[in-house]
Amino acid sequence: METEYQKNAKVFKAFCDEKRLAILELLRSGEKCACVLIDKLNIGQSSLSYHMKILCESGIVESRQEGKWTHYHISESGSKYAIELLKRITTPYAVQQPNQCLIN
Amino acid sequence: METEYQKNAKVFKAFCDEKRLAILELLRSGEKCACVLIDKLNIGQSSLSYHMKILCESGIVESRQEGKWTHYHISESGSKYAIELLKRITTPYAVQQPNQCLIN
DNA sequence: ACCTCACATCAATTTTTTTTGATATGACTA
DNA sequence: TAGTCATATCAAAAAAAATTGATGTGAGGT
Repeated sequence: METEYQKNAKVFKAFCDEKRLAILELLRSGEKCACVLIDKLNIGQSSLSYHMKILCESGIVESRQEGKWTHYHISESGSKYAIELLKRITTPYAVQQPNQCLIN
Repeated sequence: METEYQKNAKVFKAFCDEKRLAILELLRSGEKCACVLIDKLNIGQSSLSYHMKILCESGIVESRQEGKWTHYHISESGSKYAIELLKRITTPYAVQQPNQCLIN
Protein backbone atom coordinates (compact mmCIF):
# COMPACT_ATOMS: atom_id res chain seq x y z
CA MET A 1 0.00 0.00 0.00
CA GLU A 2 1.17 3.47 -0.84
CA THR A 3 1.21 6.02 1.94
CA GLU A 4 0.15 9.62 1.48
CA TYR A 5 3.79 10.64 1.83
CA GLN A 6 4.93 8.24 -0.88
CA LYS A 7 2.19 9.48 -3.17
CA ASN A 8 3.18 13.11 -2.64
CA ALA A 9 6.89 12.36 -2.94
CA LYS A 10 6.14 10.91 -6.37
CA VAL A 11 4.79 14.26 -7.52
CA PHE A 12 7.98 16.09 -6.56
CA LYS A 13 10.26 13.44 -8.02
CA ALA A 14 9.60 15.30 -11.25
CA PHE A 15 11.62 18.26 -10.02
CA CYS A 16 14.48 16.80 -8.01
CA ASP A 17 16.62 15.70 -10.94
CA GLU A 18 18.48 18.07 -13.20
CA LYS A 19 17.78 16.12 -16.38
CA ARG A 20 14.07 16.26 -15.73
CA LEU A 21 14.26 19.99 -15.06
CA ALA A 22 16.00 20.38 -18.40
CA ILE A 23 13.24 18.38 -20.07
CA LEU A 24 10.57 20.56 -18.46
CA GLU A 25 12.37 23.68 -19.58
CA LEU A 26 12.21 22.43 -23.16
CA LEU A 27 8.53 21.58 -22.79
CA ARG A 28 7.79 25.10 -21.55
CA SER A 29 8.11 26.31 -25.10
CA GLY A 30 5.49 23.84 -26.24
CA GLU A 31 4.87 20.19 -26.96
CA LYS A 32 7.90 18.20 -28.06
CA CYS A 33 8.42 14.84 -29.67
CA ALA A 34 10.68 12.35 -27.86
CA CYS A 35 13.16 12.42 -30.71
CA VAL A 36 13.52 16.18 -30.40
CA LEU A 37 14.20 15.88 -26.67
CA ILE A 38 16.84 13.19 -27.24
CA ASP A 39 18.44 15.42 -29.80
CA LYS A 40 18.52 18.56 -27.69
CA LEU A 41 19.50 16.95 -24.42
CA ASN A 42 22.45 14.69 -25.14
CA ILE A 43 20.82 11.69 -23.58
CA GLY A 44 20.27 8.07 -24.56
CA GLN A 45 16.92 6.94 -25.92
CA SER A 46 16.10 4.56 -23.08
CA SER A 47 17.27 7.11 -20.55
CA LEU A 48 14.87 9.68 -21.90
CA SER A 49 12.11 7.11 -21.88
CA TYR A 50 12.84 6.43 -18.21
CA HIS A 51 12.66 10.10 -17.27
CA MET A 52 9.50 10.66 -19.29
CA LYS A 53 7.86 7.83 -17.40
CA ILE A 54 8.67 9.50 -14.09
CA LEU A 55 7.45 12.85 -15.37
CA CYS A 56 4.18 11.34 -16.58
CA GLU A 57 3.67 9.39 -13.36
CA SER A 58 4.11 12.60 -11.39
CA GLY A 59 1.23 14.09 -13.35
CA ILE A 60 3.31 17.04 -14.48
CA VAL A 61 3.66 15.84 -18.06
CA GLU A 62 1.17 14.28 -20.42
CA SER A 63 1.87 12.34 -23.58
CA ARG A 64 0.04 12.20 -26.84
CA GLN A 65 0.53 9.50 -29.42
CA GLU A 66 0.59 10.43 -33.08
CA GLY A 67 1.40 7.47 -35.25
CA LYS A 68 4.90 6.35 -34.41
CA TRP A 69 5.67 9.46 -32.46
CA THR A 70 5.05 10.34 -28.86
CA HIS A 71 4.59 13.99 -28.04
CA TYR A 72 4.99 15.32 -24.54
CA HIS A 73 3.62 18.47 -22.96
CA ILE A 74 3.32 20.05 -19.55
CA SER A 75 -0.01 19.25 -17.90
CA GLU A 76 -1.74 22.36 -16.66
CA SER A 77 -3.87 20.47 -14.17
CA GLY A 78 -0.92 18.45 -12.94
CA SER A 79 1.14 21.59 -12.42
CA LYS A 80 -1.68 23.32 -10.60
CA TYR A 81 -2.08 20.29 -8.38
CA ALA A 82 1.64 20.24 -7.54
CA ILE A 83 1.65 23.93 -6.69
CA GLU A 84 -1.37 23.58 -4.41
CA LEU A 85 0.19 20.53 -2.79
CA LEU A 86 3.44 22.39 -2.20
CA LYS A 87 1.57 25.28 -0.63
CA ARG A 88 -0.30 22.92 1.61
CA ILE A 89 2.67 20.96 2.91
CA THR A 90 4.70 24.07 3.66
CA THR A 91 1.98 26.05 5.37
CA PRO A 92 1.99 25.89 9.14
CA TYR A 93 -1.44 25.34 10.59
CA ALA A 94 -2.89 27.02 13.63
CA VAL A 95 -2.25 24.98 16.71
CA GLN A 96 -4.80 24.75 19.46
CA GLN A 97 -3.36 27.25 21.90
CA PRO A 98 -3.92 26.87 25.61
CA ASN A 99 -6.84 29.12 26.40
CA GLN A 100 -5.41 32.50 27.19
CA CYS A 101 -8.66 34.30 28.00
CA LEU A 102 -8.13 35.98 31.34
CA ILE A 103 -11.62 35.54 32.73
CA ASN A 104 -11.45 31.73 32.60
CA MET B 1 30.31 24.49 -10.83
CA GLU B 2 26.65 24.08 -10.08
CA THR B 3 24.18 24.49 -12.90
CA GLU B 4 20.87 26.28 -12.53
CA TYR B 5 19.16 22.90 -12.85
CA GLN B 6 21.24 21.36 -10.06
CA LYS B 7 20.52 24.34 -7.85
CA ASN B 8 16.79 24.09 -8.45
CA ALA B 9 16.78 20.32 -8.06
CA LYS B 10 18.28 20.85 -4.60
CA VAL B 11 15.24 22.87 -3.56
CA PHE B 12 12.84 20.09 -4.52
CA LYS B 13 14.96 17.35 -2.95
CA ALA B 14 13.19 18.45 0.23
CA PHE B 15 9.92 17.04 -1.05
CA CYS B 16 10.81 13.90 -2.96
CA ASP B 17 11.39 11.67 0.04
CA GLU B 18 8.65 10.36 2.28
CA LYS B 19 10.63 10.74 5.48
CA ARG B 20 11.26 14.38 4.76
CA LEU B 21 7.58 14.92 4.01
CA ALA B 22 6.78 13.36 7.37
CA ILE B 23 9.24 15.72 9.06
CA LEU B 24 7.68 18.72 7.31
CA GLU B 25 4.24 17.60 8.40
CA LEU B 26 5.41 17.60 12.01
CA LEU B 27 6.97 21.04 11.59
CA ARG B 28 3.70 22.42 10.23
CA SER B 29 2.35 22.44 13.77
CA GLY B 30 5.29 24.56 14.89
CA GLU B 31 8.97 24.45 15.71
CA LYS B 32 10.29 21.12 16.92
CA CYS B 33 13.44 19.97 18.63
CA ALA B 34 15.48 17.22 16.93
CA CYS B 35 14.84 14.88 19.83
CA VAL B 36 11.09 15.26 19.39
CA LEU B 37 11.36 14.45 15.69
CA ILE B 38 13.44 11.34 16.40
CA ASP B 39 10.87 10.29 18.92
CA LYS B 40 7.82 10.80 16.71
CA LEU B 41 9.23 9.39 13.49
CA ASN B 42 10.78 6.00 13.87
CA ILE B 43 14.21 7.02 12.79
CA GLY B 44 17.84 6.89 13.95
CA GLN B 45 19.58 9.97 15.27
CA SER B 46 22.14 10.23 12.49
CA SER B 47 19.50 9.51 9.90
CA LEU B 48 17.41 12.42 11.13
CA SER B 49 20.47 14.63 11.13
CA TYR B 50 21.09 13.67 7.49
CA HIS B 51 17.54 14.56 6.44
CA MET B 52 17.59 17.82 8.40
CA LYS B 53 20.71 18.84 6.56
CA ILE B 54 19.00 18.29 3.21
CA LEU B 55 15.93 20.18 4.38
CA CYS B 56 18.03 23.11 5.58
CA GLU B 57 20.11 23.17 2.40
CA SER B 58 16.93 23.30 0.35
CA GLY B 59 16.00 26.48 2.20
CA ILE B 60 12.66 25.05 3.31
CA VAL B 61 13.68 24.55 6.92
CA GLU B 62 15.64 26.75 9.30
CA SER B 63 17.31 25.76 12.52
CA ARG B 64 17.73 27.62 15.75
CA GLN B 65 20.22 26.70 18.44
CA GLU B 66 19.18 26.88 22.04
CA GLY B 67 21.83 25.60 24.37
CA LYS B 68 22.32 21.94 23.60
CA TRP B 69 19.15 21.73 21.58
CA THR B 70 18.52 22.39 17.94
CA HIS B 71 15.05 23.54 16.97
CA TYR B 72 13.77 23.31 13.44
CA HIS B 73 10.98 25.24 11.76
CA ILE B 74 9.59 25.76 8.29
CA SER B 75 11.08 28.81 6.60
CA GLU B 76 8.40 31.11 5.25
CA SER B 77 10.74 32.77 2.76
CA GLY B 78 12.17 29.44 1.65
CA SER B 79 8.69 28.04 1.08
CA LYS B 80 7.60 31.09 -0.84
CA TYR B 81 10.70 30.83 -2.98
CA ALA B 82 10.02 27.16 -3.75
CA ILE B 83 6.42 27.88 -4.69
CA GLU B 84 7.41 30.69 -7.03
CA LEU B 85 10.11 28.53 -8.55
CA LEU B 86 7.65 25.70 -9.11
CA LYS B 87 5.22 28.06 -10.78
CA ARG B 88 7.97 29.37 -13.01
CA ILE B 89 9.30 26.03 -14.20
CA THR B 90 5.86 24.64 -14.99
CA THR B 91 4.49 27.66 -16.79
CA PRO B 92 4.73 27.52 -20.57
CA TYR B 93 5.97 30.72 -22.09
CA ALA B 94 4.70 32.40 -25.22
CA VAL B 95 6.67 31.27 -28.21
CA GLN B 96 7.56 33.64 -30.98
CA GLN B 97 4.92 32.71 -33.51
CA PRO B 98 5.55 33.07 -37.20
CA ASN B 99 4.04 36.40 -38.08
CA GLN B 100 0.45 35.71 -38.98
CA CYS B 101 -0.54 39.24 -39.90
CA LEU B 102 -2.25 39.01 -43.27
CA ILE B 103 -0.99 42.24 -44.73
CA ASN B 104 2.68 41.20 -44.50
C1' DA C 1 38.60 20.01 34.71
C1' DC C 2 35.62 16.23 33.89
C1' DC C 3 31.29 14.18 32.62
C1' DT C 4 27.11 14.00 30.14
C1' DC C 5 23.84 15.22 26.81
C1' DA C 6 22.26 16.62 22.04
C1' DC C 7 23.53 16.65 17.76
C1' DA C 8 26.89 16.50 13.66
C1' DT C 9 30.00 13.97 10.97
C1' DC C 10 32.29 9.93 9.17
C1' DA C 11 33.01 5.40 7.01
C1' DA C 12 30.95 1.20 5.73
C1' DT C 13 26.95 -1.01 4.08
C1' DT C 14 22.48 -1.28 2.06
C1' DT C 15 19.01 0.44 -0.87
C1' DT C 16 17.39 3.14 -4.59
C1' DT C 17 17.99 5.58 -8.75
C1' DT C 18 20.03 6.20 -13.16
C1' DT C 19 22.46 4.72 -17.23
C1' DT C 20 23.50 1.49 -20.78
C1' DG C 21 22.97 -1.86 -24.32
C1' DA C 22 19.90 -5.38 -25.94
C1' DT C 23 15.48 -6.78 -27.10
C1' DA C 24 10.31 -6.18 -27.60
C1' DT C 25 6.27 -3.76 -29.46
C1' DG C 26 3.42 -1.53 -32.36
C1' DA C 27 2.71 1.74 -36.27
C1' DC C 28 3.71 3.02 -40.84
C1' DT C 29 5.81 1.68 -45.60
C1' DA C 30 7.33 -0.78 -49.55
C1' DT D 1 3.77 -9.52 -45.05
C1' DA D 2 8.43 -8.18 -44.48
C1' DG D 3 11.11 -4.24 -43.20
C1' DT D 4 11.94 -0.04 -40.84
C1' DC D 5 11.31 3.46 -37.53
C1' DA D 6 10.06 5.43 -32.83
C1' DT D 7 9.68 4.31 -28.44
C1' DA D 8 9.03 1.14 -24.34
C1' DT D 9 10.83 -2.38 -21.54
C1' DC D 10 14.26 -5.32 -19.58
C1' DA D 11 18.46 -6.86 -17.22
C1' DA D 12 22.97 -5.67 -15.81
C1' DA D 13 26.13 -2.21 -14.31
C1' DA D 14 27.17 2.21 -12.38
C1' DA D 15 26.14 5.99 -9.55
C1' DA D 16 23.78 8.30 -5.98
C1' DA D 17 21.08 8.38 -1.80
C1' DA D 18 19.90 6.54 2.69
C1' DT D 19 20.82 3.85 6.87
C1' DT D 20 23.77 2.29 10.49
C1' DG D 21 27.04 2.30 14.15
C1' DA D 22 31.08 4.69 15.73
C1' DT D 23 33.30 8.78 16.81
C1' DG D 24 33.73 13.97 17.14
C1' DT D 25 32.17 18.46 18.97
C1' DG D 26 30.51 21.86 21.73
C1' DA D 27 27.25 23.37 25.46
C1' DG D 28 25.89 22.67 30.35
C1' DG D 29 26.17 20.68 34.66
C1' DT D 30 28.95 18.82 38.71
